[in-house]
Amino acid sequence: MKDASALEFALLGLLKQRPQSGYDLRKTFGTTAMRQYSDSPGSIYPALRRLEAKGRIERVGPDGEAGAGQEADPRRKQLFRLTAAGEAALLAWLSSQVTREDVALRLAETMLRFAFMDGNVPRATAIRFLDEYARELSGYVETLRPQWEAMHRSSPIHTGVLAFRSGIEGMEAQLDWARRARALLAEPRG
Amino acid sequence: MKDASALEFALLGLLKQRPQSGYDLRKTFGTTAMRQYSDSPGSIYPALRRLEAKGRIERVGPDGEAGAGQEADPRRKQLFRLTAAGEAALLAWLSSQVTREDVALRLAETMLRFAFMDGNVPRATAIRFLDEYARELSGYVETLRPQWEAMHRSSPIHTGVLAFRSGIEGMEAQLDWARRARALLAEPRG
DNA sequence: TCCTCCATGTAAAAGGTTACATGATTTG
DNA sequence: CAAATCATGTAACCTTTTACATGGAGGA
Repeated sequence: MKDASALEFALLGLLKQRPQSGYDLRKTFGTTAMRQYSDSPGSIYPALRRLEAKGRIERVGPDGEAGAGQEADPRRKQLFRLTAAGEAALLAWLSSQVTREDVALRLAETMLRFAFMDGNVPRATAIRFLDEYARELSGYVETLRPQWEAMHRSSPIHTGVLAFRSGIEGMEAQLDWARRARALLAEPRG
Repeated sequence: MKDASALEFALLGLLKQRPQSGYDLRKTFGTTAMRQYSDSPGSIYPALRRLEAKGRIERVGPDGEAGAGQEADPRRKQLFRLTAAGEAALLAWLSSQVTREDVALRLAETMLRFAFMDGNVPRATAIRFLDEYARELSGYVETLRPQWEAMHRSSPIHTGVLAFRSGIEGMEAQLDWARRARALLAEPRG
């Protein structure tokens, strides 16, 4: 059983940057490149409550303090921030290995993990991520290539073969990116 | 409300190629490049029943005929095939326009649609797909590029910027692929 | 005989989508 | 003042995931 859904990790990553309300988070999902996550209240508010129940985030009053005795009027901006356990969960996620499954069917989520590394894990971890990412992508592409060649021999320009090719080229582009990104990160004066 | 889930369309596409059992379909999902779809019985058998309830597929006896009066022993290979309504639904899906959402958050599913076109829609439809695919990708990338430039100016080699770049480069690779694929399909002696 | 694979299913739980509901505040 | 936006939530529904269950067939 999974530790948390992709959405929950995305919320942890955003809340690590700064305490925010559910509404702020929804706006981020709706207006930025994180469109992959729904900005519907029916997904975000329940996810926040799950994270709260797991002890990974906590509510802070609108004015920035979690003081007792100040039950601010409901329906006014309710901020959340990470707890220590939440930070630990985020770090564990950021530091986890890149698997074949990650590159084969969760590329966007895996990239989000990389995006959240800044300021949260040492640069060496980001470099290791890129190495693993390239290794898994490369291994996966090598399993696909012979399949593509067999298809291509039997019917070179049919849409099935072309679609297959598109997937392979997408991964090659990622491989290329990963190598350049690694070089940038490894630069002494990065 | 959607017409059918992505899994249901994938099943229609596979069953169009030839009548198959649930088990056959599971093997396809588990062993080929269609790994994006789960091969768990808990997803496929219910999906088949949903399609049957919608009148898009029907059962045929193990020996190939749907004759009445031959209640073959249960627990023996049960084949499904498309009905006329099922073919119509598949064709409608294959012929539908490529939207911004399709390229922004459902690339794999959109490619699958293209892959299933062979033998089911005229070549002109596949070419139109590629034109729309390129148009939407290109439009989407143009909205992302200024965001990337702003990020890049403030912190050129941090992981967030690099991850953003990876998404852009992935789409550029798809654009490139789409143009080459279109040229191949449009060739007189394709 | 035992184990693996074939083949089909069900049950429970989790998660996300869509739609609805409510009220405050800001903007025109 | 009206409308849009801020802000939080609930309810119903659908799909998927995970786990369990069953029994036949074929090979070691």
